[in-house]
Amino acid sequence: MNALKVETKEKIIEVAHEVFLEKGLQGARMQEIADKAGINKALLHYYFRSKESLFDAVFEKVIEEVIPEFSKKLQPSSKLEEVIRSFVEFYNNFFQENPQFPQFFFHEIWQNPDKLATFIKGQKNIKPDDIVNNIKKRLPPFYESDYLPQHMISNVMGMCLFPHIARPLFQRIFFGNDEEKYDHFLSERTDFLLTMLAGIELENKDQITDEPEEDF
Amino acid sequence: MNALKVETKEKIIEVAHEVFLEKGLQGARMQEIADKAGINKALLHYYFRSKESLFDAVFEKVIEEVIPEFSKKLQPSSKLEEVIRSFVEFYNNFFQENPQFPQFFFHEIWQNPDKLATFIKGQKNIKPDDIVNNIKKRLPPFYESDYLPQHMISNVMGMCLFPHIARPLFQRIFFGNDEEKYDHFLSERTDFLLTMLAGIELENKDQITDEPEEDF
DNA sequence: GTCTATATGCAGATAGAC
DNA sequence: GTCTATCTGCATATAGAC
Repeated sequence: MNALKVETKEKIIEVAHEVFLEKGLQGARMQEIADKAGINKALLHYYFRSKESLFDAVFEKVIEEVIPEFSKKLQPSSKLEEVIRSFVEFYNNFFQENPQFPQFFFHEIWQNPDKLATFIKGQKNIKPDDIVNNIKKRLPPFYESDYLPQHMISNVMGMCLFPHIARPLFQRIFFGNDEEKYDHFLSERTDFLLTMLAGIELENKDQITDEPEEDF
Repeated sequence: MNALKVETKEKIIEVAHEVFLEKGLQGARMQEIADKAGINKALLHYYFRSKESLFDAVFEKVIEEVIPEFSKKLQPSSKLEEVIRSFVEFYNNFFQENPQFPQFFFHEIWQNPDKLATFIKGQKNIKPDDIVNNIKKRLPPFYESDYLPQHMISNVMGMCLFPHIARPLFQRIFFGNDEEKYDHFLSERTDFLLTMLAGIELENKDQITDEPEEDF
């Protein structure tokens, strides 16, 4: 039956996603994936010739889920505050629901950057130049104009990313390894970031209207 | 000769460090380590019973190099600007000299958080409570007091970390995969961050009547 | 499509000579 | 301490029956 085939294949991808995210390409075992999918290794190889082809299927799906957010939310019409809000909300939320994602993703793209490149090229609606130009136009004055707009993306992404990817360390050092406290810390962080970033923007907006900068 | 023994062992740790950082515990091969050290696998096992014991030796050394900076620079006497400057300069510089470090470190601490805990306990001069309290007293007003001071550490660390750990992705999307341009981006980032952070602090200092420089 | 059984290769680890 | 040669186990992958 066709229905059954599809179900099995999707079940495989689902559990493979889980196992690969936890262990990585090298650390994952086909046996474990087969077990969790309720099948055996032979059937696994029936659907996916090799471990790597299975990994690619998972990785491509993951990329499609996350990378497009980079550009989708950076339309020319958006205000800077909206872009930031949108970024922070999406990524903080995503990382909270996929705690293993950051360490998996960054480890794997370092292991095989060229594979990443292939997948990115498949994403037609990413326009890096547009993104950079849009940001450039909307930068608050304290991002001095001779610095690259990419710094700002790094700031926002980095502040979202850090407490998630550093959780095993950070939770132990600063939260007595208390899961619950850390979850609360992560939950309040979206609010904190939006409040803080809005605050900074306000400070600077007032400055512009009152006293013009000598730079321009 | 004792000198020879030490040399071999240190050579092993040196190249193991290199290989583990690039490939991770699971991805690394004892054969490659032996080759790069100019010895064979048997001798490798003579010095280190198992792959994991070799890994531990490397990992412990790495931890000793990086984690103490978390606390060493947060002495009660330091001003907030100095703490931030010190953090940004150290970590940005360290990541630039050890590009593979972030993806290695965060991947491995997720693979084995308990091992991390053991190593951290070996670091006697880490006093998380002191660190948090010291920061709390020095927070500028836009870090509203009902938010945890840990947010601020996450901000500074995250902004330092991101462009390094995300390099394979970021360089491709926003720098046309140009190594040289990206190196320049990273080089100017320390300056950028210090300028930006100082700018924010200044804005807010105007609103403060006097510095939170109580006790000690 | 799904299974049992098996092949193949390789990586970690050991034995033992020098 | 250092080597050559070898063992052992395991993980990926295939053969072939149902």
